[in-house]
Amino acid sequence: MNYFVTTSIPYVNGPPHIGHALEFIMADVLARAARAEKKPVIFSTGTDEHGGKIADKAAEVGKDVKIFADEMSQQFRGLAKALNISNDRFIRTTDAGHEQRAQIIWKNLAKDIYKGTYVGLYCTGCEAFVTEPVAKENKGTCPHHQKPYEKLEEENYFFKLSVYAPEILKAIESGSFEILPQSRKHEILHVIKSGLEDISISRPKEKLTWGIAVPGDENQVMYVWFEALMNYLTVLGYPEHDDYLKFWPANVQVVGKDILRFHAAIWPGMLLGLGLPLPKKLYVHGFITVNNQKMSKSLGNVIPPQDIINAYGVDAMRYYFLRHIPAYDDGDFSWAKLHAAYNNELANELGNCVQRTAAMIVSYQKGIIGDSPPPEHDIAAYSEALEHCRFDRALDEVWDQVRGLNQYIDEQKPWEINKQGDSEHLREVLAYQVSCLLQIAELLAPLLPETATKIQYIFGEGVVRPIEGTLFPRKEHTPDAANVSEAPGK
RNA sequence: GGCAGGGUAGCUCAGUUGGUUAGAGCACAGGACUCAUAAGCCUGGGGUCACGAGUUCAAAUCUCGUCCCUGCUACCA
Repeated sequence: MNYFVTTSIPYVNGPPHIGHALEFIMADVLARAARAEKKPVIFSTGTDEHGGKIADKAAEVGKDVKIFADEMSQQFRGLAKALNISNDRFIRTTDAGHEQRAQIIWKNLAKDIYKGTYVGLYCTGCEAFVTEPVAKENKGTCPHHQKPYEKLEEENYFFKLSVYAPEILKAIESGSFEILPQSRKHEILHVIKSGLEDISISRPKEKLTWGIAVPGDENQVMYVWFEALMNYLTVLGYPEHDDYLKFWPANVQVVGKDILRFHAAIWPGMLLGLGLPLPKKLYVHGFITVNNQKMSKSLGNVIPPQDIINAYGVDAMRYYFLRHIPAYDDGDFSWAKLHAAYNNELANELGNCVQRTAAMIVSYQKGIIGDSPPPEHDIAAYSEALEHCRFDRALDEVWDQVRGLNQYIDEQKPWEINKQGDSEHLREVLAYQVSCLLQIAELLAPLLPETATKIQYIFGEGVVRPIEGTLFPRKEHTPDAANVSEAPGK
């Protein structure tokens, strides 16, 4: 019954971009949908703040690390707020509670932790070692960071991930640990079948001070990834808090495709080491391109989420990201596409439908809405879509209803019924329109909460209550931001 | 190289176990209407379903081959 949903926690090495926004929005839909079913929900997000890269970044801008992390974290908190994200928790890996509990987790994993020497090629950008073949293929330079790999030999603690490979495999294959979409499931199964090696989970303190101390060893700090994953437990108050006892395992964990391995191999291994059940579902979303180009600073096409919200509003942004970014695939954003979706679908189809219905009731019936039996639309496809995190399909289903309602209005022609003076029939038709809109609002609530609330406000009390302006006023031109963002960057 | 998934209307895609003239949205063209945010509704044009062969009464759908695209993974015995 209890429902626990998480996003991955963004690494605070740069400001939020639309990829972060996508993940926040998707997880938010799941949380809101669960609350709508009257389930007790904990929805957590937060920020991942340790590691050498953050320390370097802070040094670069001449700030104290903690202050830098504070500021960055604040930006993500701000993004969640701006997107109308309903998270119950916002955990930071620099929270005292997380740090303490992470050490408890480490101790509880002690039987699977041993000390060893790691020799390998390391990229400070990725904060990861790479295998020899990969390094060779990249000609000794990390393609992501344009930095040469450094040969490192160091004492590390290791986690016996290899021991758990068979059990992880079984959980994924059987579906007790479900991975969506299926293509990602196949992908990770392939990785696991080809063998999981034990992983290095600490770094010598002399090289890295910005991290959580390894219990009982002054000279080592936890590797940032290993520790960051623990947030899903520490946020609930593992090991003793009531929330932890009631809400673990997570119902859904939402992550991006780049961190599949961490969440579908390493994380399950850690949980098995702790003797805990695995999450029920891992939903893996794709990436967003801008005008079919990869987002990058050098191309100058990075779009701050706030720009979109400022230009079109929160729900328009949520709408585009949920419906026009495929839930099981990569997607593309452009101001032109957003503009078209906004005008055609939000303003013309939905907004205008609300408007014409309200206007007729006001002018024909002094705003009084009659009674109507609820519409008998089959919402199974909608529910199933949400169950499978197919947010795009879910909105398709809602829009079928919006279109259907517009057709109904044109077939019934309430304006003619009004002229004929059949007030009883008119009342029935208009009341039915309202029940349809209220159902649409209900379905929309997890996806576009603000819009749903407005529709419910207008029609929910038996009398049409006007709102200021219209739901989605048409926009004639794309905003200035469009020109800026679509200009070739330098 | 291996594994996986794709290549369907100008664009984005849907097409269940092979079965009637291959669908939707956007874009485009035309029409009837007027309650509404010059919105909505109706109609229409447009596809050798990547290519070649095969199985079948029948293939977008199954088999084999070829060419492209994407993702993961790998040259260690």
